[in-house]
Amino acid sequence: MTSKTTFFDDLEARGLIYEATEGARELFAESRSITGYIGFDPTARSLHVGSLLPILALARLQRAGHRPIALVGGGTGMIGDPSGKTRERQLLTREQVEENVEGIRAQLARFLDFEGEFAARLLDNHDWLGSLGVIEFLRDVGKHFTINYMLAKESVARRLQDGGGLSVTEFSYMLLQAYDFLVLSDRHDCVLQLGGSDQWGNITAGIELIRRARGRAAYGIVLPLVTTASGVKFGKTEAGTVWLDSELTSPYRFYQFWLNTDDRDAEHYLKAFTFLPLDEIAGIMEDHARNPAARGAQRRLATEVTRLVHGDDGLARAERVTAVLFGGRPVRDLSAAELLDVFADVPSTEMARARLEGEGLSAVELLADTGVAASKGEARRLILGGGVYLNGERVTDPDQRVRTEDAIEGKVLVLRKGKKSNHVVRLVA
RNA sequence: GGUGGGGUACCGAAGCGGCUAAACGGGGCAGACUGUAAAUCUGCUGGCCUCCGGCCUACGUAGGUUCGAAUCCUACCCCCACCA
Repeated sequence: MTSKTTFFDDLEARGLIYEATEGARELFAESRSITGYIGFDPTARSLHVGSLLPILALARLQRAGHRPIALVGGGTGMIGDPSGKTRERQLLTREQVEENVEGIRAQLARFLDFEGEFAARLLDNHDWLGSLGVIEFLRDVGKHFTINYMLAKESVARRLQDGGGLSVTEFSYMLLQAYDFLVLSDRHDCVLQLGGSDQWGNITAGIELIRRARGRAAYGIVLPLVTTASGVKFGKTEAGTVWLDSELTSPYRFYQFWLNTDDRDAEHYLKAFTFLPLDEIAGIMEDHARNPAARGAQRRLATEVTRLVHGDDGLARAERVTAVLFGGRPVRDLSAAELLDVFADVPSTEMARARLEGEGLSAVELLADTGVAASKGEARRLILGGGVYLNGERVTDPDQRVRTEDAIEGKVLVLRKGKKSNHVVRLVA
């Protein structure tokens, strides 16, 4: 027991420890610095908010005076982790994986410090898995595991029970991940693996391998699954997955995602997704309880996380757009230039001005054309349901004509669907 | 390779010759109420049109039987279980 708050204590106080292997807590009680890693699957070009928890865990590790390793699964990505998946996965091509690895690598780099005493490392397991021979693998890794052990893993057992089928390829995944841990242990003196709760089986397999093959101890900590009070899957909005890449999810939408957090989740998210000290969070929550309508907790959450992921510039942009869209100022009071600047982060389309000349387009055609509605039928239904606004005013007639005169300064139309979904149409020659 | 079960809309799941663009549940979208929240209630949820009406595509794929098929027949593809 030390008086200093350790990495482990901090995680625990924030509700971020779902399960930990024996000895994990004590590992941090000593004052020495350790090395820990987390693996990231290159299933997409970008990481999404779901990965934020592990990323921040690595950053916390570093801030607590330890050395983090972010491992990108360029090798394991070729196989596909069955954990938490109900059916066999589609294999990615080598090119896809490489492309994804590059994207993820760049993102991870933003959260970690690669300089100094506790410099972070960014590795790709393809470096060792790519050249690993089957014979070598079976002798060095396979020998240490029994089928019984592997079948007992929850991820495997569940798949078999649900009748989802499990190929040898996916079945073997845990061995590869175990091998990763062994390699990192050998080469970088890595003693800890962190991960999502679905990684428990893979992590313990690694610890097992290190113990059997090297006689060394290693530890694992898994983070809880992020849940939402309303039961919706975390990280999804009507617009789909919330990515960390600003090309895929604009800072504005990213900010909005956090701003729309359920009251019941706010405190938990502040603890999990920001570095704010716990006593400060307690203060924020007190204010929030006094005046929930101000949504102070959500604002702070959105501010902190957006800054973390998109920097001060991204945050400033997000706040500017938010102020305009939800600040109560009529859209038509803005100049076209202001609108275009402010709406840079809002989805937009270009349209030839000529199409709005003369008779123009009907509201329905405009909505379908710009993609605000998936079809004319949907556009019609939306309008009849009262969910469509043109330049801030509700459209009531599906056949209402929209002409150049309706555009602000003859250049810009602002379409809104529902309360939160905005779309800008730029008129071009 | 054998035997049995199965492939229906975003997902789950009914239907098993016409009344089916397809019950029901979930999800999603919109509206009301609000705090850009939750809960609740309401509407919508294949496409197109000249939209209180009409047309076109759809129930694994391709053919066939029938006035008429998601529903019957044939072949093929895929999935699952058990056996070999």
